[in-house]
Amino acid sequence: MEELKRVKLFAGCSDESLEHLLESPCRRQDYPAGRRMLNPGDPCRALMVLVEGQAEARMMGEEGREVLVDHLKAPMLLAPAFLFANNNVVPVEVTALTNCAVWHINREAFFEFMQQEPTVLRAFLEILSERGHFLSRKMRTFAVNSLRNRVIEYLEANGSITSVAAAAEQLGATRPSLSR
Amino acid sequence: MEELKRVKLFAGCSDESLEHLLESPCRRQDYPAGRRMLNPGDPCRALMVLVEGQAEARMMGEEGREVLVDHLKAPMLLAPAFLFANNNVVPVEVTALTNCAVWHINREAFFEFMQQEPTVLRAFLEILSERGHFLSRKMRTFAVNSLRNRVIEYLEANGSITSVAAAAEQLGATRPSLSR
DNA sequence: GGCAAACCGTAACAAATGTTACATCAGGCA
DNA sequence: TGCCTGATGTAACATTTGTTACGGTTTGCC
Repeated sequence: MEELKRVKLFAGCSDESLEHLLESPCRRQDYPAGRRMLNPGDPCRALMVLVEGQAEARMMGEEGREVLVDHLKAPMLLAPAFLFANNNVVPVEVTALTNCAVWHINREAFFEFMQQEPTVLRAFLEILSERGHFLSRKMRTFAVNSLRNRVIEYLEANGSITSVAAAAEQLGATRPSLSR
Repeated sequence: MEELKRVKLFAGCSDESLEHLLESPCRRQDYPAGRRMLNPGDPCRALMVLVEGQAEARMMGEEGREVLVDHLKAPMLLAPAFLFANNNVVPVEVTALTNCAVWHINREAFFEFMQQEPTVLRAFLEILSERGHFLSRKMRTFAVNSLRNRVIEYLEANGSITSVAAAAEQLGATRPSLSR
C-alpha cells in the first residue's frame, strides 16, 4: 500500500518486497477518535504502524497520577521498542485522538523482511535508538530535575507554553503548581 | 575470542563469522577500577561489549542531583540503545567499579555482521527491546510514583535493603528521607 | 446584553521531601 | 580496653509540590 511507503521505516524498500511482506498475516485496523488502541499490559506481538490520524500515549501510576508521555502522529510506528522483547508488554496506554488507521504486521514476517532489506533494518535500528534517547531523556527529566528545571526544558524544547493545563500533563505536575 | 562468545549477543554464531567480524577495526581496551568509561555527551560510534569486570551507570542533573541508573556486569553490552541513533550521544556516565575490559566493535561492520547472522540480529533486537522496557520502567518509577511507592517497588524487586545509602541513590532520594 | 463554560491566576493550607545536625551503635584496630 | 570510623536512626526546620477553593477573563451562544 502507498500509505505504508510514507513511513520512514519503509521509505527505501522496493514495492515488490513490500507486497511480499503484506502477504503475511497482516491487517489494517481502524479506530474511531477516543478509542483505546493499547492498554498497559497488552502484549505487542505485531509491528503496529500508525498510517492515519493522531494519538497520545499516557503512563499511569498507582496513585492516580498520570503523565502524557508522547504525542503520536501518522506516519509512525507504535511501541516499536517493545516488539522483540521476551516479555513484550506495553507500559503505556495509547488512545486515538482523531480517527486512526493502524497496520498490524506479523512480527516474524517483519523479521525476515528486515533481513532481506538492509535499508529497512537500518531504519528500524535508527528508530529504536531514537526511542532509547527519547526514553532516557524523559527519565532524566523526571529523575533529576525539579519542576522549575522541567519547565525550563519544556520552554527550550517547545518555545512557549500554549496551554498551561496541557503542559502540566506532560510535566507531571498540576496546573496551579505550574502557574508558580 | 572466547570471551565474546560468552555474551548473549554472540551466543548463537559461528566461530568463523565472529573471527571475520573481528577483522574489522576493533579493539579491546582495559580500564582500571574507578576509571570513567563513558561521559555524558560522548558519541558512541562503536558497539561496546563489557567482557570483564563491573561498572555502574549514573545520570546527572543540573542541580547536582544524581541517580544510579544501572549496575553493569560482564558479559553485557554498554549503551546498545544509542548505537544507531543519528544523534548517538550517551546520556549517562559509566564508571568502572572493578578492573574492566571492553571490546569496541566497528558499528558498520557489526551492521553487516547482523545481516549475515539472523540469530545475532534477533538477539540484538531482544536486547534493545529489553533496554526499552528497562528505561520505560525507570521513567514510570520517577514520573508517577511517590517515594513510598518507589521503596515498595524496590523491595518487590530486590527483596530487602542491604544498604540504605545505596538504595537511596537508586531511588533518587536522600538517606534521611528514605529512613522515614 | 446576559449566561455558561473553559481557562487562567492566586491564595491558603496540607503533604512530601530535602537539609542539616546530632546521637547511637557496631566493627576494626592500636 | 579505648578510640576511631562508617552506617544508621532521628529530630527540627526549610523547600517544593499537591489540594482545594475562589475570582477574573475570555469566548461562544442564545
